[in-house]
Amino acid sequence: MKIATWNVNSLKVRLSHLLQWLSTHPVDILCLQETKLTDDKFPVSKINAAGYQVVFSGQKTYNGVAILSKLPITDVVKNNPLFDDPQQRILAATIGGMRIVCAYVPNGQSVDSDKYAYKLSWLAALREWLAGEMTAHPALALLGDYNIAPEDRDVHDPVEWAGQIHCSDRERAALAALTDLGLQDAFRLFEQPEKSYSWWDYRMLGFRRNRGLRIDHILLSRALAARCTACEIDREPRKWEQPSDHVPVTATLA
DNA sequence: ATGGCAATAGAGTATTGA
Repeated sequence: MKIATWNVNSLKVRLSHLLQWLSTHPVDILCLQETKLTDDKFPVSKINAAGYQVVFSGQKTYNGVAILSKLPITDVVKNNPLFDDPQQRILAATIGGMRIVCAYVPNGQSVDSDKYAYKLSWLAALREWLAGEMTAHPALALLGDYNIAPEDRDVHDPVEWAGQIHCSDRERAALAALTDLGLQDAFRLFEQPEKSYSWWDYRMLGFRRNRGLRIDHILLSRALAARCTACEIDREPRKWEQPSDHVPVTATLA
């Protein structure tokens, strides 16, 4: 069983990349973020034709999440019931006996921004809701674009990024509050190459110079972490023509 | 210090992303 997450930065633009990637990486479950599509424009038939069922929650221009699955999808919840939010950033579903939560955490823009306060309150509400979800569903995975680099080793230049958005203490504390629930970063369960990132700026040859951040994560409850045998970042799609600035992260479960 | 690149909306350029 393979579960994955990918911020596609517009599914309209990236549908061909998605289908190409799935043809060579036929994961069982894939969480998407930043689909940037209203639900009436979601490419259901093309995804079905690729062998996947799909649920989605989108809006115009911004945000939007989806879950693709080879197995039946049940008990779908859109958004955090504890947090009134017009932005479509959360989708939860039960698949194969697991609770799968797809999340697109707010960017935050900068630490002195209103969007930063929104990010922190959004994350606090996520934790509160997840605590209950984990009680109801011991086998839970939280996959998505967290817009937080957990540690300095997840940042290409920790000095340049110190205290900045994605790396600030309060963001890292909010992420630690999630792991305190018993969720574990699947990527760090294993030996990994140094300078492993999941996002690179489009500007200034960011990818070629490997000026990246690891901000896309798969967090697993104890029950799932015990089953996890691998977790990897696939940099390849970042080399394709007109790529997303993020790449997929995949965890393998026994 | 600023913009650098990309996507979107919408017809200039502004907003957001990270």
